[in-house]
Amino acid sequence: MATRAENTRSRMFDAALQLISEKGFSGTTVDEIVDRAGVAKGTVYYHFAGKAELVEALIAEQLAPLVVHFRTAAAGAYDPMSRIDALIRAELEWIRENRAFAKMLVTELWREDRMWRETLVLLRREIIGFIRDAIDDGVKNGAIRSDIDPDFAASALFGMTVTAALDWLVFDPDKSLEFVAEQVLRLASMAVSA
Amino acid sequence: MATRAENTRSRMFDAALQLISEKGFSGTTVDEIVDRAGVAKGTVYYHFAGKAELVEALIAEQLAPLVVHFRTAAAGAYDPMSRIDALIRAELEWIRENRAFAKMLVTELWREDRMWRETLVLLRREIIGFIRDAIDDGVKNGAIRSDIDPDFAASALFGMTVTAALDWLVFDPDKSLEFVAEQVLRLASMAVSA
Amino acid sequence: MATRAENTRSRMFDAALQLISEKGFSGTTVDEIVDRAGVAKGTVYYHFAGKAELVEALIAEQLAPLVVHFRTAAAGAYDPMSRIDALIRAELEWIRENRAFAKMLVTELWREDRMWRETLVLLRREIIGFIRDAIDDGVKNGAIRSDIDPDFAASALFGMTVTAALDWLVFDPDKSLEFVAEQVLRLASMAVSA
Amino acid sequence: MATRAENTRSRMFDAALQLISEKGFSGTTVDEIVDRAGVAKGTVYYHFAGKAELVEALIAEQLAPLVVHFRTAAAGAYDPMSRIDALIRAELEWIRENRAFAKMLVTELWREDRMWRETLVLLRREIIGFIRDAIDDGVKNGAIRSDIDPDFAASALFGMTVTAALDWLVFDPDKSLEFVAEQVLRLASMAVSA
DNA sequence: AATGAATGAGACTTCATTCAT
DNA sequence: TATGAATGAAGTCTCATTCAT
Repeated sequence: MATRAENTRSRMFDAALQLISEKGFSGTTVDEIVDRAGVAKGTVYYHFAGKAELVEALIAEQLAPLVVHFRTAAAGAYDPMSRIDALIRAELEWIRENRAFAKMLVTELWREDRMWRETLVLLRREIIGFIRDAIDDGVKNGAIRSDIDPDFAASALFGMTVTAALDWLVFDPDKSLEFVAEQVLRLASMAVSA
Repeated sequence: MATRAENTRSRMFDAALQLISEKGFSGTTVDEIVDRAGVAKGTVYYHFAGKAELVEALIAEQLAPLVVHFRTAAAGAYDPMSRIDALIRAELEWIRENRAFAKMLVTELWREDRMWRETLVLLRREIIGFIRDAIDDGVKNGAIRSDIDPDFAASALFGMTVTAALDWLVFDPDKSLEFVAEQVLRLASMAVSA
Repeated sequence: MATRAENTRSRMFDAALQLISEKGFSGTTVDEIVDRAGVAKGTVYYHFAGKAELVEALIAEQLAPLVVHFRTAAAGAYDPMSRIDALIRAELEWIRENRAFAKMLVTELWREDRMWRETLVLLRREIIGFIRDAIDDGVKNGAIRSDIDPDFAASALFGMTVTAALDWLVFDPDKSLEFVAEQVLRLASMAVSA
Repeated sequence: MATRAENTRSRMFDAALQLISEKGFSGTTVDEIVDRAGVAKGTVYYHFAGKAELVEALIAEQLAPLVVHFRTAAAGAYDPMSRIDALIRAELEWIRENRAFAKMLVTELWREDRMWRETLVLLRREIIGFIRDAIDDGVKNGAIRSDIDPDFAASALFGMTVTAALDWLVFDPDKSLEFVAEQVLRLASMAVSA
């Protein structure tokens, strides 16, 4: 049951996420957020200590399900290659469903002066960790070539997928997920397979 | 001969680039720029219409040599696979030498409300075009598999290289360019070769 | 009931009017306005889009009663000559009571680059229209000579009254309204009577 | 023979006069003046101590001929009524030929914080003095009614003429000087004649 | 005699935050 | 639980003036 307060919070989250993905954190004003959310200005400060804390809470709330999403994907496939396949597919799906959030992560990840920077870096490490584990396993059982650095390769595959997905959504949104997934997976599997 | 005005301009460019790569465009104030450049506040407005136009000019001036850099790399190798190799190496080198500018490009490319957005998108398209041409040639002479979309693959390889390079510079700056280049090229060439 | 916001608005209006009548629009700073109004700087921008819009609203709000004032004066006298008399008297009274506003109107009316210029021109036309109508009626019933252009004469009488009134208030404020009115009316009535 | 320096000065005078008549003294920038005059910014400060002094010199240079113009008109007619006639005609002619300057005088005359205010007030007094002297003479010889205050009447006639002339030039520039002069003179002479 | 790059005080405006209701 | 008027520090930008050439 969504209480009145929960509804208000989520309206502010939606508005902030949308705006920040378009104009960045500094480029988005509290006035714009409350306008779009349809609440009064004071309401932000009733619920949060400030603008930064609103975004912090927003990130925290969206991140928990993201990690679960990846964990589930990784758990669903035992074979290393199909696990990589599943993880990349999970990444693409999540980006498609959380386009604004994904854009925000990309533009805010490199900023060194944000209070949530640590959180984002840890998140990235955790997700890349899933891929690296799969690569490790693949190297062990001979499915994956051993002349690549697993950590490096995991981060590169993750980055390739993120940029391909954003390119897709921003510049070529008519392509299907199937096409994009197929292309990315083809490149990724060939890149690492023994 | 560097005139006084040209010298002043370039001092402001350097300061702005450095600061914006650290704190973003909105997060950087004109006061900070002029402090670091060692000029008076009015000087920015004597040379440019405003803060945004300063950055616009900065981007326009830095971009010309970048395209030349890629064109040269592409022209130096006839064989498709070595051309891809040369282009990725050129990308890595350029990012290493222009780290601040590269960070700025990544964080500003996805921003929809910037006057220089168009310029950046065109630049990206031009650079990816070099890679795509090489892939096209490779497909024709059989060196590259024909079941990938050349445009998509070019964009994915470019993105993989950018994120790998930034990861390297931000999280692991002690690695050598040689190691990084070798790893990226290994992944890239396997990803596309027939 | 005067709400808090209305009270704040009118404090800013009073301060702006006083200052602008002394130093002109460009010569008056927002800092001076808020100082005299006893509000914070941001308050101007909470209520208005900017300094110019504050003045625009001020003019719009003060102008409505002015037109009513003239309309009432015109309606109070049926005979054309006494209607002209009443209108000129109304003009003098209003200028005496709204000296600051009158000075502002005179110095801003001829300015071609103000957003409220149109408004002022329309106002002037409306007020002169009252006088012209009285002259028209006087010409018809023979009380006023027919060899003058009614529109021209109305504008001339209006202008004569304004300058005489400002001369009075600025250079000779000790004279009584009665003396000034008597002198102006004597000149005006002789100027037009048959 | 106009020296180079004199030519430069007059170019700056023309530009300043034009701009100030449109936008006022504070509303006109030195940049705009030098742009329109086609000289470099420093040139203003080579010739004058500052922006205000430029205008001061401009006023001083234009005012000498103006007083001569009125003196000549007054001297050309011995009869009081025709002297008033000649003075008003002189006023209209001068305004027509020096429209920008006239507008500037009107908008700057009431400003209490200008260094040239004193000069303008004295000028106004001098010109009105010519008219008042004529009225005095007319009262003495019985041509002009004695129940009006000569000073007041002179100032009122002067003001009527200025506003009628500006109305003419700004709102109805197609009318001929002849028509305007005829109308104004008709009103003025009737207003004061015995 | 003239130039134009550079200055810096001060203008207008923005915006995260506070607080009485 | 929510509001919105008010705040003021900090931002962007303007502009008269200076000065080396």
